[in-house]
Parts: sequence; C-alpha cells; structure tokens
Amino acid sequence: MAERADAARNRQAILRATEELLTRLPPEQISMERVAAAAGVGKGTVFHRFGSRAGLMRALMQERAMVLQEAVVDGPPPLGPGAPARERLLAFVDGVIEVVSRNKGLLAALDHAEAVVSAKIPDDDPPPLHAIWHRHIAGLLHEARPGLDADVTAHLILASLHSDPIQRLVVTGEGAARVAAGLRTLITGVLD
Amino acid sequence: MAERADAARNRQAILRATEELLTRLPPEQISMERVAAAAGVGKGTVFHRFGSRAGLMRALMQERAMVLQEAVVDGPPPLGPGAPARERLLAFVDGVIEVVSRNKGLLAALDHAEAVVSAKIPDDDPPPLHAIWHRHIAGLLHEARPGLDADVTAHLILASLHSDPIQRLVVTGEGAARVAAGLRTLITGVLD
DNA sequence: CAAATAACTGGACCGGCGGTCAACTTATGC
DNA sequence: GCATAAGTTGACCGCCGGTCCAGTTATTTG
Repeated sequence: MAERADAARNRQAILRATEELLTRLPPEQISMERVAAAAGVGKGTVFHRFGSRAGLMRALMQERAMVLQEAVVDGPPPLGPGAPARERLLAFVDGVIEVVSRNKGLLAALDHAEAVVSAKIPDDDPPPLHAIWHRHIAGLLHEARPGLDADVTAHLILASLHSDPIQRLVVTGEGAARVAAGLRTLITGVLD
Repeated sequence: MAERADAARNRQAILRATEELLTRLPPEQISMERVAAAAGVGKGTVFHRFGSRAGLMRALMQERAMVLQEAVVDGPPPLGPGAPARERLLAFVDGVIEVVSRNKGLLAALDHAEAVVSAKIPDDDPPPLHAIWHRHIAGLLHEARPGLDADVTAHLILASLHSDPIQRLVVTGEGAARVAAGLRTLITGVLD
C-alpha cells in the first residue's frame, strides 16, 4: 500500500495552500498551523506528510524545479545536452531565476527552515535542490573554463540568489530581468 | 544622563558572551535567555540594551566592522581613498571576507533575525551594515565601469557571502582564501 | 553627605511557534 | 464485507522572543 488517494489529495491541498500563502505573506508569518487551516486539514496531517517546516518548503521547491530539471537532463539545447557549456550555463541560470521568481519568499523560507539544527533529511528523499543545481553549474563551469575554481564559483553564483534585496528585486518583472542580466554579465565575465 | 557605567559594563559582557556562544554553537541554538545567562545578567537587560535579537546581532556585527569602515573612509590606499576604484574594490571585498570569517555564523544569525516582520529600526541607530557596504561597492563599481548595472551587481556580490555553503567554507582558513579568490575572479571578470 | 531622580535590572509572564502523539477514522486489497 | 495498514486530528509540550514593572543603584545637585 503506497499512498492513499485521500492522502495524495491532501498533499496537493497543502502544497497549493502554502503556495498561495507565500504569494500573500512574508515567510515568517506563515506558520504551520496557518498552512493547515488554509488547506483545510489538521496540523498533524501537515507534519505527517512533510515531516517539518523545512520538508514542506523543500517539497514545494522541488515541485517547482522539476520542469527545469527535466529540461536540463533531456530537453533540447541550449538548456539540455548538446549546446556548448557556456550557452547551457547561461540558459540554466535564466531558468533558475525564473523558478525562483515564481516563488516569492520560497527561497527565504527554505533558508529559514534549513537553519534548524541539522535537520534529519530522510534517506529516501531526493537530494536537495541546491546540491543538484550546484553540481550542474560547477560541471558546466569546469567544462567551459577548466582553470577555474568551479566549486567555489558555483557556490558564489547560486548564493547570490539568496539575500533579501535580490529576492525583492526578483519578484518584480523588471527586477528579475535586471538580476538575470547582472548574473549573465558576471558569468560571461568570468568565462572570458 | 547618557549611559551609566554599569550599563556599559553589561553591554560589553553581553556582546562578549554572544561572541563566545557564536564560536561554539549554530546561531539557531543561541537563544536570548542563553545569551543573558552566559553574560550573567537577566534577560530583560539584554532586551533593554539591544531591543531585539536582530539588534544584538547588528550591534555585534557593527562593532566588528568598524575597523574596516574606518580604514575605508580615511585609511591609506588601496582600502582608503586614493587608489583606483578597481583596487579599492578588490581590497574591500577582501576586508569584508576577513570580517565575516571572524564571525562564524554571525551573518546567518543576522539574516535569521532580520527576517522578522519589518523590525523597527530606531532612528538613532547607525544605518545597517549591508546598506553601507552595498553603497560602497556600487559606488566603486560605477566608477570603475560606468556602463554596468552597479546596483544589482553590488547586491549580487554581497549576497554571495550569505548562504550556508559559503559560510562553511569561509570559516576555515583555506576556504576563506578560496572564496576571496573566487570573488576576485568574478569581479575582475566583470570589470574587464 | 543626603536626598532626589533617572537609568538600569531581572525574572515572571505572555502569545505563539514547531513538533509529538495516542485515539480515532477510513480507504483499500483480498 | 472484513481486516488492517494508512491517514487524520487537535490537545498538548517545551521553548522562544519580547514585555513589563517592582525593586535597585549610579549619578547629580544643593
């Protein structure tokens, strides 16, 4: 017996409710009880499904990022395999920004949640998004410019998306474009 | 009556205690009661002095950054006025990394604290560090390369110091050096 | 040196949080 | 239809950031 139908329905209800709350409120005002109420379920159910606040945010982020992830592993170039590393990298950061911009406050909520003392990440969970993204970026960086400290550089690139001011910029249309342009400049600068 | 002697003594005790706790524990395990206990004062005293958790962290950070700040406004080049913008900028980010690396977890603690709903920042407080740093970086960027979106780029550069992985790197000796080198590469790349 | 006073102190207290749990309900496979 | 594993729930727990005020103490003033 894998996952019951009602359970799946509730999972969706909780995710959608969280999403909706995230568009209306700053992350620290979104308590788990509030999420539960908005989803029309008991608090216990939320924890049963997602384990913790961090787990809920992670699941939501993962869901949002899946499309991007699929496009990366077997979509058409320039995002997918086939294009030169430089183009793939630029396309990828655009994609990441798009995902992030659709989720005002999600990244921040994630941070806040992850900060909790060494949260136990169940072994059967998919690896955290950050790790996947970092690996992808570092790989492309290394391919495009072997001399570089790809590991650190990838962290620096990803890190720039956290931080409140950038988040605030990204949630507005032109802001996201400016951030994307800025990141591209940074990356092309380092690749040439 | 400005500030009583015993009050000043307690302020120091609290700051030192916080500092000490930050070297031993992750920020989310450092409650205000714990700080108070470690400093040998009552919890009320801590709040009376610093207003909030954010205020305490900000004060500590400010204290740490003061040396850098002074060097920037009227120290010798390349940090202070006189050197070309490019050199000043590179020296500055080195300085920032040094400050940050001396305070494992402080930045994270600050973030966590600042996240609280629009914390009332008393008017007589110095402007937040982030703002000062951002203005300095953006100014130098603009001077060194007028075409650039200095505002966004400065945010991206500063933002990269937040985020857990970078923090973890920075607290170790070689890690800090790698991060500094990575940042320099990013910046020189964008300036040329 | 007192007396007056304003600043400082501390800890009981508050609302709310994330997370747990044991009793109860329900979908599902046979 | 029935057994049972899975799901659901809300009262409950410990803790946290922040408030408050009665009591204490450094400082100023005459």
